[in-house]
Parts: sequence; C-alpha cells; structure tokens
Amino acid sequence: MQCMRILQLHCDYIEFTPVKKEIKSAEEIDPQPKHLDEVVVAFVAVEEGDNFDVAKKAMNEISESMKKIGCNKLLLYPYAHLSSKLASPNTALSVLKEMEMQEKGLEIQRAPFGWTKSYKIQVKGHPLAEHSKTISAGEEKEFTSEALKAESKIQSFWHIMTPDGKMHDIDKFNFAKHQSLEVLTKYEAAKKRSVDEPPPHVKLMKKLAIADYEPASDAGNMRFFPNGRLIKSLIERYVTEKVVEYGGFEVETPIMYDSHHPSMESYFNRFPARQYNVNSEGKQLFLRFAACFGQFLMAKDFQMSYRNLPLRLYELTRYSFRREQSGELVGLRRLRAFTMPDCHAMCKDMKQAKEEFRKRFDLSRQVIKGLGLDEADFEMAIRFTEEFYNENKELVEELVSKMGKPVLVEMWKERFFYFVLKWEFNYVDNLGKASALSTDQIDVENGKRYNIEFIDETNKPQNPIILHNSPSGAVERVIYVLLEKAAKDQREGRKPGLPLWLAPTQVRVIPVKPEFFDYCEKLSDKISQHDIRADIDDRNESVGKSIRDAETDWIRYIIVIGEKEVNASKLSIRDRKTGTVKELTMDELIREIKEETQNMPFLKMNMSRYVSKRPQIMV
RNA sequence: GCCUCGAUAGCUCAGCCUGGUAGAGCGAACGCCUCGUAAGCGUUAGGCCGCGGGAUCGAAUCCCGCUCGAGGCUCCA
Repeated sequence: MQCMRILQLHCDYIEFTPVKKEIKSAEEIDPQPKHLDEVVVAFVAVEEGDNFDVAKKAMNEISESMKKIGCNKLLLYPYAHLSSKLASPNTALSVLKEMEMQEKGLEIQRAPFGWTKSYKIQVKGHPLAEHSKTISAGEEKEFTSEALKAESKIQSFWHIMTPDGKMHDIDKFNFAKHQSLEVLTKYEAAKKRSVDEPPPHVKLMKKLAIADYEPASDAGNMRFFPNGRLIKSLIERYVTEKVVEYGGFEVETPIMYDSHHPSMESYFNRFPARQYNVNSEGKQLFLRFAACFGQFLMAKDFQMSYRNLPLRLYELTRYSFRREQSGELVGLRRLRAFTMPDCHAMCKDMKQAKEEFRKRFDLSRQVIKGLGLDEADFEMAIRFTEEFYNENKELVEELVSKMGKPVLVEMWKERFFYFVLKWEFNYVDNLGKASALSTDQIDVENGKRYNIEFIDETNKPQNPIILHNSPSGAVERVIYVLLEKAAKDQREGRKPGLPLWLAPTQVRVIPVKPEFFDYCEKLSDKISQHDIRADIDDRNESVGKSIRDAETDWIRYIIVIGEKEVNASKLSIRDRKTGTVKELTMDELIREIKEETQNMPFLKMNMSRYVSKRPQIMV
C-alpha cells in the first residue's frame, strides 16, 4: 500500500539554502537562506495515491505529537528520498500545500518544493525528538522507532519463573537468595540504574595493558595492545571452534551497506539514527550494526530445499558498529565498535526451530562456562509474546528448568519486535549494572522481509524461521565481565586473575643473578615447546622487584632460578592461585598447566619473551 | 542530547581556594649493587600547565568562550 512517509525531528535549529532547481516544475521562489530555531522539521515524501485526506490525517498526527513535546513551530520539508514510489510532482506539491493550509494552531512554514537544498540541522536528543510515520488513506499505521518503545502501546508483564515452571509476581517473589536477579529485575522492570562511580574494569584494562581509549578515533573505538589482542584472539577462536562444532558454517560479509538498498529500508523505519554513515562517490553507506543483513542477503541467494535445513551461518564480526550516544559508552562494556559472534539458523518450521533453539541454548551455556563463568555469575531473562507462551509452555519451562534457578520473565501482549521468543544471559557487575552476554531469538519476520526462501516437501516456496544467536555476546564485553569478576575477587580479598588459558604470560622465569640467564632461557624454551606461554625477566633487577612485577601482572606461575635449581631437578614454583611456593619438576608443572587448559585454544606469546625488550605500555 | 567532573612531564597526579622561579611518585637513560619469593641505591633527561580571549605590573592559578575526554542520565535493533 502506498502511504505518505514522514520523518519528524525536533530540532534546536535548521538552516537551509535552496541551491538549484531539481525539476522543471519547481516553485518559483527567491533562493534565500533561511534559519529557524526551536522547530519541528517534518521531512515529507508524498507517495502515489496520497490525497488531501492523507494530508489532513498527517497534520493531525504531527500536531498531536508536537503537543506532546511542547513545540508549535513546524517546518514542512519536501524530501523525496524517503520513498521510491513518489507521487507526481504536481500532486505532491498540492498535497503539501494542503498540509500547510491545515489550521492546527501551529506556526507552519514550508521549504520550497523541487529545489536542491543544502541544509544544516541540529536535532535534539530527547527520546521523542526522532519519529517516523507512514500515513495512508485507509487505516492509520505508525511505525514507532525502538527509541519510542516506552511510549508505545506495547505492554510488558514482568514475572519470575522458578525452575519448576511456576510464574511468580515480581513484587511477591522472595529475592533473599537471588540478589543479582533482584538487581536485574529492578534494572529491567523498574529501570532503576543509579550509580556514581566508574566501573572497576576500566582501570584494570589499562593496568594490564589490554586496551585503552584512542583519542584520535571516535569515542567507543578502543585500541587493543598486544595483551588485549591476544586475549581477544583466544576468545574469538574458542567461540568459533564451538560454533563450528555445533554445525555452523563460517562466512564473511561486508561491513558497509547501501542505505538506499530496498532491503535496508524497513530496518531504517524501525531503528533510525544509530549507525555510522559513510559517504562515498555519491553513495550513502552505513556501517553494519550486526551480521544479520549480511547473512540474510547471502541466504536469499542460496537455493535451498527443506532438506538443507536447518542451515547455520556464522560470522565473527570485527566489527559491528553502533553509534551509541556518547554518554552511554563505558569502558569495554558498551562500545561503538565491537566484535560480535553472530550465528543464524534457518529452520523449516517452528518444530525444527524449537529443536534447534534447545541445541543453541546448550551451546551457549557451554561457551559461557568455558569462558570461566558459572551459573552463579549471570542471570537469565526470557521474553516472549503471550501467544507464543500459551502454545509453547513446555519449551520455556524446559529452558528455565535447565538454568536451575529463577529467571526473569517479560511477556508481551502482542508481538512488537521481529521475534516471538528471546532469552539472554545477563552479567550483573560490581555497580549493579546488567549487561547481556549470550542471547538467542526466534525470528518470524525477517525470512519474509529478506525474501529468503526454501522449497518445502510439497514443492512450495516458504520463508524460514530464523534464529539469531550469539553464544558469548560481544568479545569485548566478555573481557569486561572477566575483569569485573576479577575486581570483585580483589574487593572481597581474593587474588584477582584471568583464566589460565587467557593469561598473556602463563609462566615467568626469574633468574636470581644474571649468570643464570642462559639456564632460564633454555628452561623457558622447553616449556614453550609444550604450547605454554613462558617468558623471562632478564632485567637486572632484584628478585623481590621481579616477583612484585610478575604478581601485579597477574602471572600465575613464577619460577625463580638460582644455584639450587640449576643443580637439582625440582623447580621452585610460586603459584599465584594458592599463594604458596611449591617444588615440582618441569614435567609435573607442564602436566598441571596442560590439564587446566585442555580443550582450550592456544596462541603463542604476543610480545617479546624477554621482559627487558618490552616497551612500557601502561604503568 | 542533558547533567557532573576533568585536561600540568611518557603514565598517575599535587600545585589553583589565597596570582609572584614548574613539583612528586612511577616509568625511561646512565651508573653502582649481584641480590632467594611483592618495590636495593644514586645521577640525568624530560613541560606551549588543552586552545582562544579578558581583567591584572604579573596568570597553571581569577573571569568568559571553545575544544577534547571521562562518568552518570536518557538509551542500547
């Protein structure tokens, strides 16, 4: 159906200058620059079939929403680019004039029609500032942006579900034994999020030379030092291995897309103004905010039969970009450029989708565990439409029961998003901030929207149901969680550390005197041959100083080499985990490390083995 | 976008209120020490005190504007 498209922006100001006539029927006007302050700008595209009725309806809606935001100055700005099915210029102009004529107690101005205009605009930041509408002659239809979710009519009902499948009222549930679930519940349901200190992982990420802000880039684009790159690579490798084991096929898709490609249009209706834009050779490109469209556009070009399903496509996006508002960015928790493992499964029907959904739930739990987190470290939330729940109670209850502890439930009266069921694992950090790690969704909308088709048993084309899963969540966020967890250990008097398989240095060898350098080098060589990251503190420092430095770097095993060790088979090994010095042979040590890191990926040391050769990155 | 805070040596910061020679610790370079499980000692180098303006005999310090950054709020497909 054709309908008028309006993008409505509440602005501090707009300034525009008619540059030249775009079409013959352009209005005859004096091309003077114009400046308006405190104004609502409505970019309007008139489509085929729009009439005066639509004009009236549109003005009703606009004045309605302007009342809400308390602004009565309106600029109607003809804007053809919102539509690919434009009305003829004559019709469009008369519809626009009709809109201008509507008496709504507003101060209405109109930018000239048919001119190329240059303009400068400053849009306000409040939630109601951006708004897009489509208005048709028939029934009223309004796409509300995600930013307006709270304002929209969708209603959420919050509950707690216990592992036995029972639903509890959140006000009556006893949170005594489930404190972080309580935090998550308040965070989500009541939107209570007041904090007045920076999260502790920010200091740690610098101190451990993992990552830092890059002032020459945009906010939320971090730089990762060798240690951070190593940790990221290991996590990426681990997650990828697990997804491939599960049956995912790894692909790679472009990081930028044409904003005017038809497939992107509907996305922009729903989620405006949160992406980075890049202009190149007259094209308006945007940087991807997820791997979804890349994989959907790819799957659309596959010839698929129901026999091929489920088909699992996987990509580790480095990067996905989301231009979050500057004030929302926090250390490694929330970034504008982040690495996201993203796995979609195309399923032939709901039965298969549910089966697949279970597998991925298990996969995600396994991945999270491998990353060093257990059930006590995160809280699950599950969200669904009422209809889906009534038809699939057994699936929801099964997942909650597997989780083995109470879970936050959000239920919607109607489907608003593209999915009918979604769960996520949320980490609740030291300041009571919740952020999502793993997640999976059952998407019943995008198969059709992207025209992805498979041929079913009866030789008919069908759109698949698509699952969206990130088994770990953003890789940077995983690091944030590990550091926050370490900070918690530190605060509660335990020694902080990283999982051994992620430690940039696993074993440090320290000579008592320089004359033992050679011996240390040979020892570290031998240990390294077993895929263990071992280095040598070859600086001419006191033993005390070297040990202190190794401790503050969270190095798990410290071997001090002196007279005694050179002449004996046992090594004296300081184990950070126990805080004691123990005597082990090299083989025993190697065995212990291999056991603790088994089945986890390995990468060689990403820095000089010689501490004296390393630049000082952070103090 | 709004609010708060910040910007001084490579890093972390003091000095600012009450204007008058630019400070410390860490790190770096050099030297001494040759060391047994969390900091050995000394010397040296290193500064457009974010940018622009104002009042003042005189500004890192007071006033105004700007830029950049961080955190919080809103938000997070």
